[in-house]
Amino acid sequence: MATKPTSPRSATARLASAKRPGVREQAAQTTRDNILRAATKVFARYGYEGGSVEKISLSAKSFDRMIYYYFGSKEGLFIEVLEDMYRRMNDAELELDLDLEQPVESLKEVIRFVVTYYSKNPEFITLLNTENLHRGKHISKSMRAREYSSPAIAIIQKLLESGVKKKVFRADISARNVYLLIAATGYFYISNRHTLSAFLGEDLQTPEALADWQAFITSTVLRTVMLNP
Amino acid sequence: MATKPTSPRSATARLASAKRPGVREQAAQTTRDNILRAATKVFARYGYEGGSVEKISLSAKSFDRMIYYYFGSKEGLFIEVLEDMYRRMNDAELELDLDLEQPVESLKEVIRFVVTYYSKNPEFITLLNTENLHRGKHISKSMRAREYSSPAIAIIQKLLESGVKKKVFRADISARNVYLLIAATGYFYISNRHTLSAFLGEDLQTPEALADWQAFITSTVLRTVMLNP
Amino acid sequence: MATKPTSPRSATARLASAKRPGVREQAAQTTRDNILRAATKVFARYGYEGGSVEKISLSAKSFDRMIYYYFGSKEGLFIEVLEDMYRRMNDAELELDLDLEQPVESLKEVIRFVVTYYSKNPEFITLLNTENLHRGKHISKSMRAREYSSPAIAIIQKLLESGVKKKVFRADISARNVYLLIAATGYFYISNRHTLSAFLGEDLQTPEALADWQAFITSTVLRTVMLNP
Amino acid sequence: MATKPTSPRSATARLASAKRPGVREQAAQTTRDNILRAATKVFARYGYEGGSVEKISLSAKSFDRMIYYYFGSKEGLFIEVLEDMYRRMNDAELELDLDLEQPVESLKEVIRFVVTYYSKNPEFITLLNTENLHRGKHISKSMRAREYSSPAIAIIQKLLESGVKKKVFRADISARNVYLLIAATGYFYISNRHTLSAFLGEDLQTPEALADWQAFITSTVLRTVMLNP
DNA sequence: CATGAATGAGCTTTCATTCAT
DNA sequence: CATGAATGAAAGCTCATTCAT
Repeated sequence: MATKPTSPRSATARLASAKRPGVREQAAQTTRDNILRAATKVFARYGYEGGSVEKISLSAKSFDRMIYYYFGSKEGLFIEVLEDMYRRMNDAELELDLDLEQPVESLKEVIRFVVTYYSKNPEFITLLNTENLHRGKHISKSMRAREYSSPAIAIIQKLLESGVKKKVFRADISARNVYLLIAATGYFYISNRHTLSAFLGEDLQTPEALADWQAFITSTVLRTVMLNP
Repeated sequence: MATKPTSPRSATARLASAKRPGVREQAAQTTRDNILRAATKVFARYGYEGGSVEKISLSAKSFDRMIYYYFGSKEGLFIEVLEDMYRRMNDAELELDLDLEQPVESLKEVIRFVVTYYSKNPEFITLLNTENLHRGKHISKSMRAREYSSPAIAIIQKLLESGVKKKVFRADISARNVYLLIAATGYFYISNRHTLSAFLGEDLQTPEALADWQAFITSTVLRTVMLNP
Repeated sequence: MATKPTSPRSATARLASAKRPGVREQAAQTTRDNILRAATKVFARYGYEGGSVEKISLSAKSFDRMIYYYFGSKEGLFIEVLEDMYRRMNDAELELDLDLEQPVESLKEVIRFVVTYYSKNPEFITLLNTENLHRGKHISKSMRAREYSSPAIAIIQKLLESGVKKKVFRADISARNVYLLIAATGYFYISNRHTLSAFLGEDLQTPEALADWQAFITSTVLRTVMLNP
Repeated sequence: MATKPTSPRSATARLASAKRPGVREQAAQTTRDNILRAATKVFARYGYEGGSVEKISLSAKSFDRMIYYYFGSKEGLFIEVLEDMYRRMNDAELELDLDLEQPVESLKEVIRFVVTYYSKNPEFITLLNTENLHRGKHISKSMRAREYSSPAIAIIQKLLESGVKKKVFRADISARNVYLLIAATGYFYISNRHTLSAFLGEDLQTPEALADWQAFITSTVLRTVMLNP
């Protein structure tokens, strides 16, 4: 009770209420959303320790106090950032419209999607790295994290099965490994772009470089799963 | 700064110097090394911002002041940590004894080395992630970073050439891409082990899981480079 | 402030009012009383600074805002807590049914009452200590504080006079001093129970210890006032 | 190690070192002492919560940071304030030069000492009240607290024994209770002077009022312990 | 060569209170 | 009548760094 809105107020809970939101509630929603968006940017840019509460509240054009009002603590905010990040990735994956009858083309589409998503959402990657630096301790405190288990593996599983039936894919391939292969290659390329660039002496983020890399991993994945690549 | 002693001298350089160190110098050397080792652990564990000067000096059983004495600043210390980390990786790669006459076996050996090295030196990965979070700004200030450009690509290049000559490898494969493929798969698996474990609901660090993953990427790499895999 | 409702009306005053309260008013009354009760507990437990508005509103299962609605400010609430505390002490004293014809027994009864009241209402003591820490600045702002000047001294005065008339008490004894003597011994024992316990290495709050102390001060007071103790 | 001087540096430890203190060390000692003195005043005046770190460091003409440097935390500082307060009380008690052959006069002297000490050191009282508000939780964390168990009870015990032998004191009197009686009356009078003044409508701190009170409790104590008062 | 002392900016968080329905 | 949202000051504490031997 008291000042705090039953601690971290869940967006879901509020949406569930039938009552049409008034001006005040909508303004509050905006404040909350602004903070969440700002926090995503700031944490992605500076990490957890480097992402100060002040940086976030300033960027959200709000006040430090509001972060505690809506999210309870810096950690609570970070957890919601992670949840939101997972949820957006999930939503994007669900929008993939794949034709099971065309497993090869669909697999290529998945690869294209992953490479594009990582390249356009590098904050996804830095947030994940930050969370891994903290040994997953924040996400393990999240109750919603499980809900957002990626549908990607299931999708790939279906594609593989379809390909096997059509005698274009090999039968003994693990969908999880194919998923990890695609994720790893897409992830690493973006995650380490700064040290790799210094290291290789070339810019990895030009459209050509990206296209080249995507082509390479497409060929690699296909050679791994196809009977006659 | 003015009176900095052995400041810009790497451990290698120092060992190479013919002059036998006196007791005084050795004690100083020990303090310096202790700090460097402690800093590596602390930065790897907590990141750059999270790795406070006090945590480091405590872990090194020394004093804050000594860090400034030997490394000038926290940033200077972090740069030396990165350099040291690259140097150690380099040294390890140089110890790989590969038979160019056996390109397939040698390539497997390279994969085995990478997976093992990452798995046994996860601090290598968190330090690199930290540096990438900072967009490579520290390593770009290092003068020695270039010296330690990994010999891995050159090695793979030779293996690929040998394999092509022996008609076991395809001709149009980029050594850089093969290197990135190996690095990416090895790196991602370790780097994201905490979020992946939460995500997949399984422990990725058991010997069996690691062996399985190594087998998978070995097969993937070989299918990518071999003529008749 | 402007719209403050039942603001400066004590519980007693309200109960005395003939008009039956409606449901609305009763609900409001409940909220107000809940806050007052919660505030008494919280201020007694944590002091004035330590007793935050949030702690109180949470404990009252109400909202911060309600404290300002009913009491104007934290200080206003604290003043009402003090007034309420004095009033309750007064009410309890007035319930003492003493026989002036039996001055010795009655004096013993007064002592018993004081020791029991302090021991059962330690919050009375911590609130008084808190107010004394603030040099009485809150109670001096209260308009009702004077109304509640303890009847105890007057009672003791009557007992002493009766005892003198009956030739059992000495004639030159100050009722004020006897009151202070009783209050001091009862108060100190409870007020300092934590530091005394640490100090003396024994629990002062066991029934035996309390009874022993009460016996001692009874004997002390009687020896002070009686002609032939 | 690191910056902190092996956490809260004990004054004793430093004094134990044979080495004559240099200018630096002496300056440090001064800083530490200034903080301790300032903290005693501030905590006594504003309580624990009300006594902010900034108030203390300002009053000590030092910096917030120094409090953490020397005392580890606000709580650590408060504990040392309590210890110091007990120690000073102890030292003062030890300076009492009592003649066991004159038990009545000596007991009067003890009462005079207590009343005077409390009246001249009201901070002793507010600090104790503050600590009792916190249920003795700080003093129970102190390792030195036990060392300072007041010699007062032992002194009174000896006086009582001497008086019994000389047939002026009653035999069945508990030294502890006499001590508590003297402490309670002296303490209460000072501790509650603000609320009592408002209550009784007179100033309790005039020399006359104090002398009157001291005379009263002297008579009370003597009537309690003497055979023929 | 080493190190205790000092420094001020910055950190996350809590405070009492007011705004706007 | 009631309350969620907003506010800025201040709290305790940690930060990287410099001073002064």
